[in-house]
Amino acid sequence: MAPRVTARDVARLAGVSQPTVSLVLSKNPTARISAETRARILQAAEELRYSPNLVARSLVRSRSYALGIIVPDFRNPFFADVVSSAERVASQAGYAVLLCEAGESSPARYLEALHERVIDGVIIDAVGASEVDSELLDRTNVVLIDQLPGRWPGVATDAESAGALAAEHLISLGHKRIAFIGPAIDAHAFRMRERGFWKGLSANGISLPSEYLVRANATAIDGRAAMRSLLMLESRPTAVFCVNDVIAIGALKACVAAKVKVPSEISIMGCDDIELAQLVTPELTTIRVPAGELGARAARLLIRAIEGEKERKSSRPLPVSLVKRGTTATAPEESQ
Amino acid sequence: MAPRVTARDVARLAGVSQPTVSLVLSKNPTARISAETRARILQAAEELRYSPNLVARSLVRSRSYALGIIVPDFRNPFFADVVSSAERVASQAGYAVLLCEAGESSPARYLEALHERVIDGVIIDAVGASEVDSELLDRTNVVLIDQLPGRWPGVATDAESAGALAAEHLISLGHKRIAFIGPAIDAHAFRMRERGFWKGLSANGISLPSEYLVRANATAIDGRAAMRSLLMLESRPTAVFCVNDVIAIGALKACVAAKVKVPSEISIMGCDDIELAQLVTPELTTIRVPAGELGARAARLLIRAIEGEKERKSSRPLPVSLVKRGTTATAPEESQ
DNA sequence: TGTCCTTGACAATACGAATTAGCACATACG
DNA sequence: CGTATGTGCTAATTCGTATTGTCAAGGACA
Repeated sequence: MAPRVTARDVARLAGVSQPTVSLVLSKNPTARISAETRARILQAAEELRYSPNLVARSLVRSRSYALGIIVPDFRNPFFADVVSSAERVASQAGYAVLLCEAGESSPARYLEALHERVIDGVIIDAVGASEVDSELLDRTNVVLIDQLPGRWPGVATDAESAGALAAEHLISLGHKRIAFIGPAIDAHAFRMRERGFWKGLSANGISLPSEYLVRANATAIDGRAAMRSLLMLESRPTAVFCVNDVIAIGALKACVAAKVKVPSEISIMGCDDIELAQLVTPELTTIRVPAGELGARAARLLIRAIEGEKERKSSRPLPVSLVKRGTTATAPEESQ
Repeated sequence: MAPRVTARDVARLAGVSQPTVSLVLSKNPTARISAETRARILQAAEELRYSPNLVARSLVRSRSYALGIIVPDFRNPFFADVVSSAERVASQAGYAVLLCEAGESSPARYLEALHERVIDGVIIDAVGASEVDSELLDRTNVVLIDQLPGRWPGVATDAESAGALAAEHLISLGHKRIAFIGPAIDAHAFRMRERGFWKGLSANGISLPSEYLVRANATAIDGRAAMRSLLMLESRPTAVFCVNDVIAIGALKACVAAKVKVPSEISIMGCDDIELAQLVTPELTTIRVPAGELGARAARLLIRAIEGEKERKSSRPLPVSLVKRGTTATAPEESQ
């Protein structure tokens, strides 16, 4: 591998000192450099194809121009969307993005690793982010996604409304026997969706008997298993709300396999509106949650905080909306 | 933000010099340090919660313990899988992963940025990686995924066989009028799939008339549009092979919308075997391509190269296999 | 007692850029 | 002619760690 071209090499070629090169190329506005010298340096840099060593710059400035992003599972389309949007914003602003996939374990390990790398900030959309030792969070810029509101700025979706909208939609279709496939893990947004759903039901005098509450991990496989157990109940629900789309699609799959007609025999709703929701048959009725927007906002908020703009508060939760498609319909006639 | 704890702070507390701390904590095996001093330093480090500044270490070692990974689009489940597996391998080996989404444009821009960061190596699974100015590739460790074989080590899938398997499967079911929804972009793996498919057809005396060759971008939306145009032909194909699953799922969607029965009226095949392939109805018949394995191998190969093991050659292509599911069936009786 | 090892630590320096203070030189002014 | 005022650049230093060479102390040995 060819040895790196350094600012000193450029200086030598241009017949100036290294600091002068640095002054010209790092665009320090207070620098007083003659047009002629500047031109000579720029040409030398061009000629040698010089590019600055960001590691050296990071060391002296204590900044890495890099962000971390911690998500539970990158293969979940929702998070892929968050990350993708965040990456776009970050990279346009000149920041690199370090990807961390925490699974369902605590992001603490990754926070430690990111700190060693003198990261400028970190976006955390991972289970249990708000339970992390606050020392870890206080020593860098942090933006939390969909976490319990706390001392740190965050962006969130209106998860409680998401649950409420789902409940209202199913109720408005005349359903009474409504089940919920909820989260197996203790993620804040999931908890809020659950709460909103529960409130929506009880506001309309509908209860959620314990056999109608099933928990599943956020995968299609687990969603399918959960739905199977619901289908085996003596008194089947006529509608099911799943805490996210991936689970809902698994649930839909279970119904298809069991030859239970969706939506005529049973209505299914998800939450997220991942792209896939439109690709299954029938298309999934769901609550749209703007994942991309979430990632982009988090990145913008973080970058503003890094670049010194007075610590901006978390903005209000992003609105969610009902997307009515083909998996919900009016409750079957009477199916005692 | 609290000031960083440095090795010097640890040294002060332990009553030794900074280099001694460095010798102990960076585990240089040639160092001769008394057990007692070592213990004192370790305790001081613990007490101050010291963690080394990797930026400083990178500067002196000219290594960042970080890898880049460049993919076209990580919202595509195939690439999400590649990235996720690569990240797991890298992070277990102590490397951070810088994520780069290049779209369909050249990875050159990202290569430049990664070089400035003194990256240890980069995995490239992006369109046109092998056309990049070789200077850019030569100045760091590179592993290419699914690219034209060349001067750089790479990992690949047996894309030509993938196409051939698809052709054989459809032919074995008695199909004669077989269409292909091919790639709109010039990615090497896609080209090989196309070639294999074409060879498979012609080996069996079947030709691919130009109206049966449609091109689409690698999204479901475009796949749907492509299939719509096929459905409007006077002489419809009885089977369609799509260059990847995402397109195939869009194509399936188009058939469902047009009330064309799959697989009885038309068979559809994809390629990749993304998780989603099992979640659509009917389940997608496809060619399984081990995306996760691809990412993991690339990461391992790269890390070995970085850590000095004699430059290992690219391994042979990963095998692919037919996964028969519900979207293919014997050709309809005779549908002149 | 003096020489030779060995052990254990440290001083000095490098890595590549950024930054601060200050030095020459030129120009302007009284 | 001597003093102020800029201008344009450089010398010196810093960031935090790694690494090389060196040096002092202590023991072994003749």
